[in-house]
Amino acid sequence: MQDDEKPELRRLPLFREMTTPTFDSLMQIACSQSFPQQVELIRQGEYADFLHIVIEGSVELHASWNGRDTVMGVIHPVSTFILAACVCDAPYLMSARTLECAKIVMIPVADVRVALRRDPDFAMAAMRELANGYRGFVRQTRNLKLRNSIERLAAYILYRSRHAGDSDSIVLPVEKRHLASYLGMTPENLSRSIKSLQADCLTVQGMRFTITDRTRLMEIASPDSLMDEPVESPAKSAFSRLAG
Amino acid sequence: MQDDEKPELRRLPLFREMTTPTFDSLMQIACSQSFPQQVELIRQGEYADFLHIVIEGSVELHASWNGRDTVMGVIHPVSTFILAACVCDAPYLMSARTLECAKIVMIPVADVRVALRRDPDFAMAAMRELANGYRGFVRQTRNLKLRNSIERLAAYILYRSRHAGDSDSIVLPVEKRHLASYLGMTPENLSRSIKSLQADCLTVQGMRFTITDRTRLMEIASPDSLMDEPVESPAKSAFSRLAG
DNA sequence: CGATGAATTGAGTCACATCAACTCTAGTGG
DNA sequence: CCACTAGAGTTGATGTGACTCAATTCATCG
Repeated sequence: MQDDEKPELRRLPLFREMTTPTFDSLMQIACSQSFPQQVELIRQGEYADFLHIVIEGSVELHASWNGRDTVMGVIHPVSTFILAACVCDAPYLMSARTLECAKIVMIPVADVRVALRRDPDFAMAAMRELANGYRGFVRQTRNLKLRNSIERLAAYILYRSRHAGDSDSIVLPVEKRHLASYLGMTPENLSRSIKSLQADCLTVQGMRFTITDRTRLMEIASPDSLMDEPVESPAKSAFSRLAG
Repeated sequence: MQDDEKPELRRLPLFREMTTPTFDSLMQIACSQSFPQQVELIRQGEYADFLHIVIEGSVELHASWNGRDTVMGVIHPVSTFILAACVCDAPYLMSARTLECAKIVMIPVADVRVALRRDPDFAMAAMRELANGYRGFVRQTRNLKLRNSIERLAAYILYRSRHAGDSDSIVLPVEKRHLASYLGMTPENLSRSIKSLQADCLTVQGMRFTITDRTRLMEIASPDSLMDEPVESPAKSAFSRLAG
């Protein structure tokens, strides 16, 4: 665990309000590790051993069942994941793999739990983190059940635009087939959906999308504060913020 | 707030571990109220004013957007809901309405927050509650994205069966059109899906379903501990446990 | 440059939605 | 006790969004 990484972690909502002794004790035990791309960090069904924090690179959460697989979300720096499994001492409901090379800080769950019990402010922060994660998945469920695939794509593009400071030009943070899976469609269908938006309100060059008619795009997506993830700090997550 | 309701509340995971003074102070402020059926208890977009606890009857959580509406879950006694909105001090992401006559205990959010700050054990319990709620929605997202509609129905029937102590005979706790919406399909399609299961492994008389070939039903649903809600205490919730 | 995997495109199919008609059931009032 | 009614549930016909499969193009990299 390098000293220069600590201030960054300290700034995380989860660690911001905890006492310095608790933070320091966690940092003493924490270790950071670099992983190459496409490495399975955690496997669904296994028990939580470490709380993970992404420092660099990005990590994809996905779930599989009966030979099918779907992307549940992507974690970008600096964010924690699988907090819920740590708190519940229960098996992971999702797998996680690195998309690019990633530096991950890991804190043993036992120590996290001790810190939670000792430091009420940390417990409060964890509570808020989980509440936000909960709300994130409520949003995702709304999105899946209420919007069709083109509407979801349009909403995603607007989300990325807000993320880039309301710029009309965005660059996809992940491959299209991953985005397709996240949005609950096949790569072929995403391709067709993009094409149909190109006729309307979008120009596309590879991973770069440029919004040419924002009004039209908003007509399609009907952005809604109860469904679309708010953008807290600029340029952080690819899909959505997921706490647990 | 009647005295005979308190022990029941005290037994809830959320209130079980808190100190007696904290519990008593909350109970002093709490008020219970009876509502007729089909009453809108909370509306999505409004800010949390009270933490709600269902004592009797059942409450449906639903979300609407652009004229479409979908059932997100149903709360049965004795459970809390909208904890997440209380914790975050943010607008509700879902609406709630009574399905039948219902008795609801309401605690002002301000008092809940004071109690959270004062009583670390309560904060820990709230954290666990939210973590469980988070995991519930992860499960729901998995279910929606990985299973098709017949598989979801089959899994739901098996879930209800487990809930009834692994009985082969279950009775739907809600109307079919609500179930259809919860499962992410139209009433017509639910009807057809039920029919196709009747050919295989089910007999149906109104709201009563009897499993005639459990092996076949399990083949269809492929029950999975990472997707299907565990049944904690017998006969409690209709769809799934939702914390926030 | 080939080679590999991603992205796109088109054709055919399937799952699911829509619309409309009909049945069934429960509740109401004569 | 029996029409009558209203709403849930079912059924069938039809339409459409989305998936599958196969072929092709495109991008990236050794």
